[in-house]
Amino acid sequence: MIKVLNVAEKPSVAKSVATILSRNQLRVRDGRSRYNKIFEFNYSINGQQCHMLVTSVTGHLMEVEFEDRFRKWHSCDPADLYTAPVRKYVPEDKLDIKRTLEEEARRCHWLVLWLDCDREGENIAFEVMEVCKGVNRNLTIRRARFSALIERDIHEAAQNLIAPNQWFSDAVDARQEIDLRIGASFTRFQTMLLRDRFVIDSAQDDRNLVLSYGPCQFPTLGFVVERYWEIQSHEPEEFWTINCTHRSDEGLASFSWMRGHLFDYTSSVILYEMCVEEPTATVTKVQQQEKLKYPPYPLSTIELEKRASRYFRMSSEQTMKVAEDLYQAGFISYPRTETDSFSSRTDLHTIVQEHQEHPVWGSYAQRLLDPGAGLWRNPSNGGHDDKAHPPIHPTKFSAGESRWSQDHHRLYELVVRHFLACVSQPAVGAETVVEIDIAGERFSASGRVILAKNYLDVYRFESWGDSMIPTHVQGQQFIPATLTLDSGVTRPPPLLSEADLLSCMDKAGIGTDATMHDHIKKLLDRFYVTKDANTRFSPTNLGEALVMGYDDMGYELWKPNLRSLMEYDMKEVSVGNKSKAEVLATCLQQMKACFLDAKVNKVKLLEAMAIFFNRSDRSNGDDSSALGENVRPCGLCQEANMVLKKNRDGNFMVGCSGFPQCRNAVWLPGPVLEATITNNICNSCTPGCIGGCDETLRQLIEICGTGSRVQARGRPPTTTPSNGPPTTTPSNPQRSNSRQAPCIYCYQTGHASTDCPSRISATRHVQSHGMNQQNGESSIPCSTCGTPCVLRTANTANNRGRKFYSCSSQACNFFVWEDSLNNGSAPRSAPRQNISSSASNPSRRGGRGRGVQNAGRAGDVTFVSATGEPISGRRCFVCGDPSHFANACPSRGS
DNA sequence: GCAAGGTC
Repeated sequence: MIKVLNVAEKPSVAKSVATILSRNQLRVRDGRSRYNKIFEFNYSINGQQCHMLVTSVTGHLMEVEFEDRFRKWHSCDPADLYTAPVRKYVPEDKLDIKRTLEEEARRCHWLVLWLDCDREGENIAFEVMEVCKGVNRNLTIRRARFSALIERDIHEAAQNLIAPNQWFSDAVDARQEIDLRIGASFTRFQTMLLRDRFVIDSAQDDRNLVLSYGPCQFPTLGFVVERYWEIQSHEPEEFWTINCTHRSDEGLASFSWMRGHLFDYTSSVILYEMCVEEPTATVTKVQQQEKLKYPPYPLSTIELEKRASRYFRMSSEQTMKVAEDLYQAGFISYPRTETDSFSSRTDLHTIVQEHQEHPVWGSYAQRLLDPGAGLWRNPSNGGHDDKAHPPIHPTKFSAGESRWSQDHHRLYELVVRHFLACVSQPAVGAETVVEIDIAGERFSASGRVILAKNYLDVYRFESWGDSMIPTHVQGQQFIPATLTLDSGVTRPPPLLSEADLLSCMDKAGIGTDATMHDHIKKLLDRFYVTKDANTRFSPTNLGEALVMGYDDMGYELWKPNLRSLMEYDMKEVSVGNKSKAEVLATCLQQMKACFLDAKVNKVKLLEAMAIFFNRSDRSNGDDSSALGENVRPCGLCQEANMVLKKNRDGNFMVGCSGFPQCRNAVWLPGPVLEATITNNICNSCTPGCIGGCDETLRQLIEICGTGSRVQARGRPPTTTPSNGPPTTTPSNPQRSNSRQAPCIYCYQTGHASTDCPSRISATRHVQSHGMNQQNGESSIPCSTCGTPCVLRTANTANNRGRKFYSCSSQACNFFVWEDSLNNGSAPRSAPRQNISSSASNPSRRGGRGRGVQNAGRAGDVTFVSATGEPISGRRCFVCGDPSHFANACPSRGS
């Protein structure tokens, strides 16, 4: 009888394969590794009787590493790591598996490889082959190709064995080698360059800090930094929108402007005024239609991580840890899968049946199985299939185990509810959209009534709002209860959440479903990013400085393109279009050139780090001689010295070495080519004067202003010193005078918001357009701002001669028709309710404005209504001064 | 001390 050694990628697969092939008639014995059992049984392959031994590895059996003489960090120039010999070897913790394979292979005739059918699996197959052939050269080697652990697939695979695919394996070899060489060279380079030169305060012991670089971790960091920069450089922009409401017996309907919003105030006011003049609304369209909200696709790893993060704020790392636990205990299926569609052969009903007894969702499971309820629906297909694992689904019923943590309970519940949702009908709603026309401007309001919740009954994590809208009929006319011109300001997008970050990585092909959470954790472990309570990521100074340094070199080493290109090449290798050697040669040659260039431009990294960190006295750097010279004691914190530095743009600054606790700094104008410290002390001022008595420099500062710190990327200092204003030095007179709150309209200082020239002209335009001011008396106080109102007469077409009160403040557009105040019975063409504008009245906007989501100019922008006050917490992104916005930053003049 | 990819 032929003895066949079968090897699977993991113990669970070995067990499944053995169980299926033996029809559960098998013997089990231990191997040398406690996890990797050996199953024995007889089986016929193509009519040939075989004695089968089925065992497993645990993923890769081998690792790739540099030869010993290159392993010590100081053993060679990191550039040598692009050519240093590497070897594949079985690490210590896999030696017992290797011995099992060797012992069994010696006694076998055939080796059949049951590794996962992807590139990594193929590579592991070649590792197994190498070990087995090492002890038995006469082995006949075959590959089993299967896509699911079900009877038909496994038997088919066993009867149709094929040859291993060298190209697939080669692609992984190339990836491994490239990752190692790039990762090790850049990690050693940047760690040895930066760690000892700076006091990196994030690390408790920065002597042991490793500043790692990796082709997956850096693009992941890049996503975080890029979003952060986007937020920092966002300049709030005011916009205007017209809203109106209609009150009827059934309630209030809120209509929003179908133009969305305009950024031009004058245009908005003109359109608004047209509406005010002819406020009769005509219903132009009433549309009712059924809307469906579909259940999610079957659960893949990334979706599991994203949803656990969104619903429970669990980190992706914790999610995978708990999922692995549940999987090991048999409660859920294999948790590392890209597949989001169920095979038609999966018995979905049986899985639902198991949950009928559950105290919480059991009744829902019963309804699902009741054909009369009509709740069942075959799950939709998400379009991904890794050909190895089904979507994550419950495999064993549990009403909760006593040893489970809260996270175990939550995750199991998510998996079960998600599964039940997948086999349920979509929620059904009836949506009503009403459109109206006021003076040619169109507005719409919508409402929704949920007719059947269906899957939402079990998937408590999702909701679908119910909102009633009073009945309207086409052609109906009404006078709005309110018609307002509201304003808001654009807001930057939020920081990336963990779910966002996973989506970015998924989209760019960074990492795999099984490793993405590792890359995120690595960024946290390396102190490159922090995560707040809302699972949103910010770069640390360290993370930002590293990205900034490479960005300044002009390299996109922190962007996902590099990985994408590598992936493309790997694909070419795996289909035989390119050879492993060819891809390795070109890729490593390019990366080495890039590395050597980075070494030449290391000053960019040093400069970026110098923005955020103090120099360390451990430094023996060769590039610091021109930097860090003491000028004088810092007059602000009186603790540290002011030192002469050069920033990353090549500009000089004299900054407090107590940074970031103290941010005292003088920025010398860009045209200054050289700055040195001399022993000369001028006669006209006290020691410590910087440039104030140097007439040439004084004029330069007048002409050019002072440079900003990181103006291009818009990174503000993160804190302002507690013991004084950010920076008030003789060289920056504009900044020292800018403590007055800026105008909320133009963000300039020098005038109050109520006196903003831009508003005055806009208001005047409105007045001249439609209304004549009378020399009326101030008879009532403005209900908005309290300023006395003036009685005026309208001379517009529809309201000529009609009187209204309007606020005498030019910054407040409140007005009210006189006749509407008297008895509430308005003339025929007049509105029944007050119609007032709040456009230029800051104090009213808070109560009027509507939050508008995702309607901004640039991508993922959120708008909210303005409060009328300068937005608290917002500060100039250029210099960090809260007294003005970026548009008015004195430094921008240069 | 370094990467990323498998896995218990």
